[in-house]
Amino acid sequence: MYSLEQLKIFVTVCETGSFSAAARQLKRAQSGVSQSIANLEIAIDKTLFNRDKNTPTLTEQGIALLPIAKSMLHQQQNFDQKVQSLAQGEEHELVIAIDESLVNQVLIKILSSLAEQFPITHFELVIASTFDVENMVKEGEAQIGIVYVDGELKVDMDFFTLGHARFLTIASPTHSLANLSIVEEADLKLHRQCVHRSNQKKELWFSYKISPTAWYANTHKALIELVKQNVGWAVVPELLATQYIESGEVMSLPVAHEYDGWLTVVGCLVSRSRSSGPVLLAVTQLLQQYSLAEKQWIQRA
Amino acid sequence: MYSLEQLKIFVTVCETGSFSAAARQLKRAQSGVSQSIANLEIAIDKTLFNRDKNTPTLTEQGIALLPIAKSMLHQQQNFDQKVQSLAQGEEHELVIAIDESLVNQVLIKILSSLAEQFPITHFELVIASTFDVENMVKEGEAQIGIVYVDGELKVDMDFFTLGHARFLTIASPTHSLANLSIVEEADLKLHRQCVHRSNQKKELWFSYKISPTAWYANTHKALIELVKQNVGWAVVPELLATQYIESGEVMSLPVAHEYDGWLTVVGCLVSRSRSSGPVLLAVTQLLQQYSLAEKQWIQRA
DNA sequence: CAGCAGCTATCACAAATCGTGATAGTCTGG
DNA sequence: CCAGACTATCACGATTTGTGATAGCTGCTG
Repeated sequence: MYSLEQLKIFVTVCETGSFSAAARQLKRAQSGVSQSIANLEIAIDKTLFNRDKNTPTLTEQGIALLPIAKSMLHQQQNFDQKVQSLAQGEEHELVIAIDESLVNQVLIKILSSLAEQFPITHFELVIASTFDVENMVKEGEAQIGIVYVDGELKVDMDFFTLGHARFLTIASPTHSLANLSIVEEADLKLHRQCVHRSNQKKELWFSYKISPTAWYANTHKALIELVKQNVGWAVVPELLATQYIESGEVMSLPVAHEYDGWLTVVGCLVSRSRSSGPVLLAVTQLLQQYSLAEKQWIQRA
Repeated sequence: MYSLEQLKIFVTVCETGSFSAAARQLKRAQSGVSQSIANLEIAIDKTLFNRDKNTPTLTEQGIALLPIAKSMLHQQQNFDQKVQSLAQGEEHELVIAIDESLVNQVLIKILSSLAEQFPITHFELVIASTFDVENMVKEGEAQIGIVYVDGELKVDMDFFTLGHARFLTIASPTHSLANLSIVEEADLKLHRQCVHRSNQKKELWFSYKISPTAWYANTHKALIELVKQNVGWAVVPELLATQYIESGEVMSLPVAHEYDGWLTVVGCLVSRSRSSGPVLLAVTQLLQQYSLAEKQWIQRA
């Protein structure tokens, strides 16, 4: 089992260019640095450096592992910073993360009203895919997330429903699928699929890859553009696709058993791992005044 | 200094509900689990669990640190997986990461031509902010990145210029800044700024926060929407803002010494930590045939 | 209420790991 | 060729880790 210290030494050697320089920078004995690298290599059963010259050079394996080692150390810094901030006080920021296909003018207008109500608070809007949003809320990077919901019980988060969104299967009008009066799943599988995939490589539970060939994108907007270029077919939100369907740039396919598309729940996640205060309360109350009804955010009665 | 093993034990206790259950799951002595948690608490000088009852309950501090501990272990899994995949073979995928404000129909049309040329290859388009894109290329998560470039030497990446993009300072027509014939920096500082900030909390080198109050977003599109709602002023790409300026929804401010906005380089980063093959070569050659000229992607002569 | 099962904490001890300083061998540039 | 800088190995002491035994506490059940 390797340690964070070993990773730190590994990265420092790469940054300084030699074991000795790393030792000097870290104020350690050079022999300890040499041993730590050797121990790390033993632990992972991989050679990280060529030592045939006077200064070590990264192996291909070392090159491949360095970014992840750096990433782990970066996360460690996050941990340490969090430890420090726990010893101090509040935070003056509120992070709202929203699925990229749920953001439109109306929603931002709704949220903008918070500016007058809380003039000192720094808000951050993070636009990302549903899985990334959920992960951000789970990890405490965002206090609020607006996402598509898959029915699984949410852990460490509060949840309330905001409405429903419809997803349609679309293709270019010049695509051969566009000539079918009924589109079976077998028809779809004959053609390349444009799949939504989050930064964590997760696919939505109702639009995952079923074709053997695929292109991926992490925004539904990009998917629509790929469909317009006739790269393939895709499942996308009606909220985004409507204008392109009306202009004839794409068309909604009559998929067997899904003539009206796929309806999915839109909800709001509220972090429990971030301290809650009056601002968070106000935001959740504001959101609960609105509902997403297929194509539009509307105010509840 | 805490270890990854201590973090793993911490997370396992939280998941199993007690020190004993964690010990059973991890096939360790309970006393070792107790010691490891105590040692972790000593290392970070924070109490993670209340032990006043029969089973431990997370403290507020424990709750705050758990997500980051999980994240670190997740990264460790990534490291371990990478170690394993180094022992195995190739990959059949190519990831292109693009700054969100540089994506438009034309660029996607350009890239879509790759579908016919490489029908078997899985492409992934990742839309993110410049810093995130750069980080992805640096960490080997993407082979190609299209970003704004700040003039710093790129480490572990190849680079070539694609063109230039202009950034404008905009505000709502009803904003008080819109009445000034010349806008000084001091004027801007009197009002809330809408700042672009990446997922890594990085701000662009020419549009960082100068006002004491700010709202943040990780897409320029969202910034424009905030400006339209008169939340504040923002520095955004002309490529995105032009249509809203022409329709009168926002206006470009005549900032002193920056009448024509800020011109910045757009470039293509190519990862060196991912193996290169014919597909990567074809993509880079395709991109080198095009140039971004302020408002539009055009084909070079 | 008493007994029992399950919980955490502490102790003693052995094993494992870590870090230092000394030393030897190799490489590189002047 | 020589001096300086490099890495590797060794011996050793210090520190950490893990086990098993033990003691004390909590919560449930009859």
